[in-house]
Amino acid sequence: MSEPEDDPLAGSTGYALRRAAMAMLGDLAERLTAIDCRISEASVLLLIAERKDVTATRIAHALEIKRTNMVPLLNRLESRGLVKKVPIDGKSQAVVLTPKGRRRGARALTITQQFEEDLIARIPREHRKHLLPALRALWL
Amino acid sequence: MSEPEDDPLAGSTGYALRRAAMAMLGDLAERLTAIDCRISEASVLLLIAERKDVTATRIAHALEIKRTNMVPLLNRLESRGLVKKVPIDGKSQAVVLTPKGRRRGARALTITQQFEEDLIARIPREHRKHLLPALRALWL
DNA sequence: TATTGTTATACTCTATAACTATA
DNA sequence: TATAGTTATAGAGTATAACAATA
Repeated sequence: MSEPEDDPLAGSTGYALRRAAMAMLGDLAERLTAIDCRISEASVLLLIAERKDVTATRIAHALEIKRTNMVPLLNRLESRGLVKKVPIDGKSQAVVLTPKGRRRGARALTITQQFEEDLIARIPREHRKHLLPALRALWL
Repeated sequence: MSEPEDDPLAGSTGYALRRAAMAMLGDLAERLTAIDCRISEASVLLLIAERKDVTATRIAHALEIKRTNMVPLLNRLESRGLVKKVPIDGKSQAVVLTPKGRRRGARALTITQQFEEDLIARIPREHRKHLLPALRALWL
């Protein structure tokens, strides 16, 4: 598409970070259309598959999504029969996978693992092991 | 905020890439409020400062923004007196900085250079030189 | 009083389709 | 016919304020 030398911002790490993230998210989003899931939806399926009695608030915290934005997200998953809400007490409710949700979550895992593998394969070998720790230093 | 061991996605490079980019963009956006600019607006100021006779289409291509989305972006810059449009021929028009736009662009450059410096300083020294080439391999 | 879940709302970024005018 | 600019519109993510019900 755009040649690097055409772009005075190409030498910027911040700019490269944004571009790489955008390209990566576009690729992943496209792969997830195979299971009719958005990235945020697949993230929830993967997250609650490994946990028990997870409330919407805990999911929101783990994925750094605002509590308020969990509502339409979970409603979409619930209306498609992928998750259901189970009361914990009068105030809290656990979000749990339905059998259909577990199958969908398993497919999401397959897709994201292949995606991750392909992503890493694109990184030149000598830089490969440095990327994750560098990114985590920027994020945490 | 969120502890890594709380998060089963923390081992994923794709996930870390998204999180790092989000954190970085949030930081930069906040710094740019000092000159009342969005990231996309500052990018345009920086881009056209170094070029002559740049059309909206060329800016869109260089920044990988859809042509159609340049319209409100440039309108905002124009209504604040930072850029103006100069006809090239009956069909094309150059987007050029006004004197006020040049001053704003200079401040944008100062902010983004300091930002870049701070960003790189956060990366552990042994990973530092690997980040940019790794990101560019993912993006290009 | 603090927390959980919710509604309403708005802003930003991104995206497609379709139109006008000019090269 | 292809390109430059534009309009209208929609989807997705993110954000704040405010409220009800419960711990």
